[in-house]
Amino acid sequence: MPSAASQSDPTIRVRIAPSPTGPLHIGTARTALFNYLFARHTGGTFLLRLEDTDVARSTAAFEKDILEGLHWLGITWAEGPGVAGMEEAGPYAPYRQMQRLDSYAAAAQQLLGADRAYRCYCLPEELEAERHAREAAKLTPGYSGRCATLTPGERQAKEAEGRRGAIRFRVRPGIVGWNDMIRDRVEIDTANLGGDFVIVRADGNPLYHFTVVVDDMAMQISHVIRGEDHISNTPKHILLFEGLGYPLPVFGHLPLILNPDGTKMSKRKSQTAVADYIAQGFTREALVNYFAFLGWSPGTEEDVLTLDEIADRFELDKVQKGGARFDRERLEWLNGQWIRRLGDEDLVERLLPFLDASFAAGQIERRPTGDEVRALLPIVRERMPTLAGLTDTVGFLWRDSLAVDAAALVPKRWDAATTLDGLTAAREALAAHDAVTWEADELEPPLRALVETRGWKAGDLFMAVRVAVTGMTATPPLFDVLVALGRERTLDRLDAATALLART
RNA sequence: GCCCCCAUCGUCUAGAGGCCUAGGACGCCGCCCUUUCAAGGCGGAGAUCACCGGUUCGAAUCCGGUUGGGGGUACCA
Repeated sequence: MPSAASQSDPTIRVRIAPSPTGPLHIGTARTALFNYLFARHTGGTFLLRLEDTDVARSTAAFEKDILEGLHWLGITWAEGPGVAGMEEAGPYAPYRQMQRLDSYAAAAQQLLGADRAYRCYCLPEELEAERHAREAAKLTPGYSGRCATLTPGERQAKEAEGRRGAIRFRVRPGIVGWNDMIRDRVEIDTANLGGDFVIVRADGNPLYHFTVVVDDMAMQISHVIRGEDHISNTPKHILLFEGLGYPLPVFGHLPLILNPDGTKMSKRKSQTAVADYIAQGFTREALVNYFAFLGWSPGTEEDVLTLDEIADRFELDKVQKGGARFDRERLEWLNGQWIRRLGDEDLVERLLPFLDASFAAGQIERRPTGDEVRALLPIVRERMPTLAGLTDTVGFLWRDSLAVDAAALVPKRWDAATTLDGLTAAREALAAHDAVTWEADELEPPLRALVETRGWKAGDLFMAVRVAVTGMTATPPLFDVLVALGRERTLDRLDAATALLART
């Protein structure tokens, strides 16, 4: 069986073209992933291009967040900004649209020259009024084509008024269709496109529909794989490819990632920034695994797979057509799966930054060393839904002061007096051990014996001790916790607890 | 409104005419393990395959319609 990318196919070229107008969005990451997987599986090339023509909203910080986020996920591109640590690399540079303005100007001239496009002198207010009028008349909204038939004389007059004019593309009547990789044949009547559309603003800046086509042409993109929200834009793009005299790429429209309520994923209803998931302690493996399975499945019963395994199995025709709701619980489960699969060294490395963050946030008062954390792994690994969860599980180890509640100290079946009695006796039994025999299997028998002679239930005594030394009712196994805490601190905390009980 | 896309357990999905009295996973419930919490093991509830017609010896799978949901309707991307 041939493995993914065993042979390369220079004719397959796909891209992700993010716009740096916001932090890396889950939807962008997923689209990037599917393009990347398609390229890897077919032996094609995956590239990244920045669509930064929305100058007002684009920032360098967002650009950085997007490139770093994709790389963090393990998604790499062969051409574009940030390849192999370089500013930019690839045979079709530049890969930033604001640096490709000449190409758009040339393409616009070509269309103007061939009369496939024309200057439109309508003012925004005029267009606005027109839109309202059409709306009121219950007509399809769209441009009337007022400037489409202007005579040279009329154009000169407009220019003389100082009007710059936007450039509109002439939409030809008829049906535009394509064979979508995911949904087969799609056909749309150009009458529904809203009339001749603007490709270059009056200020000279090219618009998305135009730049995307010019660039995809220039960069020899063979397959355009993007979100379903672009289906209705596709006819415009096809028309432009035609107008520019270029063969069409193959289109494939992926199902959308939906909010839990089934609407298109949005910041208002969901957490959409990849950086937030990273900050909350999700692993790249889980995120990639989860994104891939939103709309795709290997067709087997496997559900925990690495990026390589996914690339191996990835087939675009196994992609679902309907949108998929984002299910955070499933993501958390997958994250747990991956945390359990990570190697010790690797896990420790990934945990350390989260401990730094907890320290900075004041949740812990001391930063543990890597060795300390590694020693804890056997008892915390399966108790962490996320990497950030370590502090929740064993934060008491790195905190000096415990806020223990006297009421919480008393186990359900016990009263305060019994608890005081139990803790005092436990303290005494534990104190009999020195630092050398302070091991889990040494500490447990004496407390079991104590329970036996007093006629208590082990669970009750253990719970009292647990709360006394950790302040919590749910912790890793008690005797492992005592060992991690050390003799000194265990005894001190027991003393503090008995003192607290005695006072009440 | 108009155009387009979609439709299998609550959720993600398997399923490409007979293997389906519809399989897996998350979540949920129960049991086991057990000092708590997890993890793990076992079991369970959960889908008349949106609905109605048609094609066929036979349909979750093909066709049509209906309904529902979603997306798009910019001098945003």
